[in-house]
Amino acid sequence: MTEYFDKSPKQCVGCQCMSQLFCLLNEEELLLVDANKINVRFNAGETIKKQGTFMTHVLSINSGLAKLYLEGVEGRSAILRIVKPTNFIGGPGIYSDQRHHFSVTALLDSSVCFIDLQIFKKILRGNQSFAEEFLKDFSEDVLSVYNRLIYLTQKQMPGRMADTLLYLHDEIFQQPKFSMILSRFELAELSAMSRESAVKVLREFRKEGLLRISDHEMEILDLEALQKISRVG
Amino acid sequence: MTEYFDKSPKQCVGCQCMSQLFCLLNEEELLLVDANKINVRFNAGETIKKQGTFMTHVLSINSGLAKLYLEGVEGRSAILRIVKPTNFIGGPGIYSDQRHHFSVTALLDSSVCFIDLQIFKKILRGNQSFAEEFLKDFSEDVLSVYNRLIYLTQKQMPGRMADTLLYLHDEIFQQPKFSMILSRFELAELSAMSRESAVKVLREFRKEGLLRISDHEMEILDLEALQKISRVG
DNA sequence: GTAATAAATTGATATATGTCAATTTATTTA
DNA sequence: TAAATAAATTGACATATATCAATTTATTAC
Repeated sequence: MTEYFDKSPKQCVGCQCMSQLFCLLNEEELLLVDANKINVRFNAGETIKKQGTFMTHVLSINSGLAKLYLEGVEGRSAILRIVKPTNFIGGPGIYSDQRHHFSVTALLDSSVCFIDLQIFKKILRGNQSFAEEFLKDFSEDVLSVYNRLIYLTQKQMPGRMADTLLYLHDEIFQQPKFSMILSRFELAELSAMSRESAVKVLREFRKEGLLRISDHEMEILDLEALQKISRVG
Repeated sequence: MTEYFDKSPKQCVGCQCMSQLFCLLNEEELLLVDANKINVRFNAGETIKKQGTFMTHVLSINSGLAKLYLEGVEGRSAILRIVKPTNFIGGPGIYSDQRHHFSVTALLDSSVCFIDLQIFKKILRGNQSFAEEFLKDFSEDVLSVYNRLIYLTQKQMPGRMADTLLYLHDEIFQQPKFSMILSRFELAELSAMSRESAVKVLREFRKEGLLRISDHEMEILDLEALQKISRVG
């Protein structure tokens, strides 16, 4: 039972798990967050937030891993990004209609802090550097969506899958060998293609020696070749 | 000569052409904007702002029409939206790296105000409701990109073209008959397909009586059928 | 550990879409 | 107005990609 709560910090002051963003708060503000947040642990596969519902809180991922995705037509989804500790998750709903415009589902057991939206906005109003850092964070998310829109609409399958793998390498795992948390289907949802096509592209990559896949581990063997495939499209 | 400057207001106070956003400024702030803005007229086809360059100003479209687009791989572009009077154009560069992350090109002769970025940010810091309206505006742009990402990656050509036409109808011209400012190539760039495919899809729409195209005018004859095609994908 | 279920893989096939080359139509330039 | 250029259109064809059905492999439940 102790182990269970190990990574679920009970107070914000001195917390090592919170998003960088919150480092810009002073102790008073942090105590206010503390008094208006709840920490929840999710099992892998559970829905952390659901597109379309009312946004009452913003999120901070303390531990674990999750996928953030848009639910589209006919039950299909597009994964926008993988969220990891200690990412902050706000979204365009905060200042538009106060709804969630994407869903987030845990890929691993995860600990997440839910911070009251009104309190968050109140602090934002009172703390300039916090507000600017929030905007910077939001803007970078937008840039990654721009990038995604381009590569998903202008490249063909090998280029899209290469970009997906490079994204995982560069931004999520930051090493060539990573435990394969994502299913083939989820790799397909990151790359805007069918599950079967994802399998076939990966098979090609493996055949050409760019990749090693065993059990639940994937290893990028030839990063430069992947980068070239990404460039060529 | 008088005619030339008709739609290029020289002062911000009392200006009817500026973005809604600026209505939240008081006279003092408006005078500050006034002293730090320049107004420029562009001919159709001219580049108003270029992706990759430094962002020194934010924009407000006084008159005319323009396309806002991402420059992608191999010279290809994806049009994100059409901008019309009196749209504000900021973008994710303001609070990230102060660069332009999309290009804007005039479709019609246009009058545009360039407002100094540092002054804009300064006013933003001092005026809460202005800041929140800016965030709302930005957030709605982000939502439209989410929407675009979904429809461009999950629908096939007829659905994508239908969405493009419905977008023009609902949000830009707001009437079934509109002068066709966009070339077939630009309709293709809005719908993530080749020029030839755009032509073929439009031909089908015309053959089925959904559309009338003559000279430089396009008329949507069957809005409901287009909406159905949009839904079916 | 076995059965049941879910995920991954495969090849065959159908379909969507892009590319190419030729032609027509529209627009600009001289 | 004619010539030159650009844009739109077309059909034939190649290619990319999805879908389907069958099979294998992995995972979960009992």
